[in-house]
Amino acid sequence: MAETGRFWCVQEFSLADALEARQKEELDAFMQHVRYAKGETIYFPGDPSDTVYTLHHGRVRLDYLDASGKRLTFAIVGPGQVFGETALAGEQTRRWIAEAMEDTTLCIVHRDDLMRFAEANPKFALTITKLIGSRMVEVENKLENLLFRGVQARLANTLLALAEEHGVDAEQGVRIELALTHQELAHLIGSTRETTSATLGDLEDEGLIRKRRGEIVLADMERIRALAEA
Amino acid sequence: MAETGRFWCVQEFSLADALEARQKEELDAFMQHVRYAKGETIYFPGDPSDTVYTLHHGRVRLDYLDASGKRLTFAIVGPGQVFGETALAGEQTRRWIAEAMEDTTLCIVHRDDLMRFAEANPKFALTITKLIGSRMVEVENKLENLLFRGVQARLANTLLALAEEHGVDAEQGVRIELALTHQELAHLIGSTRETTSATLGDLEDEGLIRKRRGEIVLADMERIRALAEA
DNA sequence: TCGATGCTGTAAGGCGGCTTACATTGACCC
DNA sequence: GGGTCAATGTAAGCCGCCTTACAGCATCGA
Repeated sequence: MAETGRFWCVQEFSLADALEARQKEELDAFMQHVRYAKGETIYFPGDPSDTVYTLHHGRVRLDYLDASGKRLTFAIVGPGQVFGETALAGEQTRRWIAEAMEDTTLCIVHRDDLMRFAEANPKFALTITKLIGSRMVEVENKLENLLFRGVQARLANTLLALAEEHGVDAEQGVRIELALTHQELAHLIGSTRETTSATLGDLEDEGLIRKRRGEIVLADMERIRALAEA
Repeated sequence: MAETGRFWCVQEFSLADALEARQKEELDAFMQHVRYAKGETIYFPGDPSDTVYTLHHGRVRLDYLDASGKRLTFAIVGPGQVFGETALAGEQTRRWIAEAMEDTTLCIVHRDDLMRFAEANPKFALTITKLIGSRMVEVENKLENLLFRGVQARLANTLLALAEEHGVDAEQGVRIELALTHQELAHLIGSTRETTSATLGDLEDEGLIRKRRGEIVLADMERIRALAEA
């Protein structure tokens, strides 16, 4: 359980930083380790929002879903990140689906246990607020992109974001180290598989990217950034 | 200053409930009253996010804005409601514009003052978290509507929401007590004035609504609700 | 009362992206 | 190595909504 600190690390800040060592141990007692196989659903829209998760191994996709099966992926959660935290902000039932993209292990904490800590520890409560805030920024970005930009710009935007988080320097460009199908990419930009494939093809023709199965290399960051603005 | 309690009332809960009487008085000392004339801007996107507002009189519109002038109104704030609270969730600069729809008076509190209270008062901190959460729900609703529904459904949805908040029983239906131009409605549903006018016309032809300048009466709630689902 | 101005109605035309429909290609497994 | 299945390439057609363009209408101030 020595890795707890890592579990709670979320981008630029850590939930655990706000806790005293004794409290961290106490919290560990409440945490429950669980495994999910690739493709399994961790929660559905409509499920009660009473748990918070920290990802250990694997990757989890958070999607808005509608009745007809259309979906928008608004976050891909990696090891060390938290999800389900909206349960702490008054959410009664889940609004989106959480799905394991790979075999995954994670820790579950019950909302009430965390709330008890938060009530005793204002700094912790404020950290939760910031966590919710950072999730809100993600949703806001999706909203603005959908509203103000076309498929090309959204795709360029998403590629840049993926490069930011999963990019490694490659020969002449940045390679995205995260195998995504065009379908998954389409869900990320709120479009269809066909349109996404075609648009990727256009970008390749223009020399902005190079691609193979399960691999995309951003060759011309400048022009991709320019596209993302338009 | 006897109305402070009312200032802090936000829908189903109140920020002030989490404070002791003495703290409320102390907070009042930090609050600054300001007036804005109709049409004035309270903050722009890019402004530093270091203040929180409580509305006294009037009405304030919160809009996402893009370079070309397109906009999406995602909330209309009325008396007693709070806005700008994302400053408490780690937001550095404003993401949207806040504009007075009418002559408006409001109270300004500096983020740091509120944060000091929150650090001393976990219950207050958690109330802030819930406030952010309820704002997030609004943004999520807009996102889902834009993504999954067409203009008709979004319009129906918005009319229902307006009726919920500003509706009064009228002869054969619910009248929306909030004069909105078609342009303003268009911004609420993320569409254009022309399309919105036309769609309203369609709804009237179908007998779902009746309308006049600055007035809309929902005549057939059942069928409007059905439309909102599609 | 009469303009001026902003709001509303309406319609034609165009375009972006979704739908539908296949062909092709690669990956994996026997 | 061949068969199977998922992933990808590609194109035609269509549909919803935006754009553009006016014409009628209310409201308010002079």
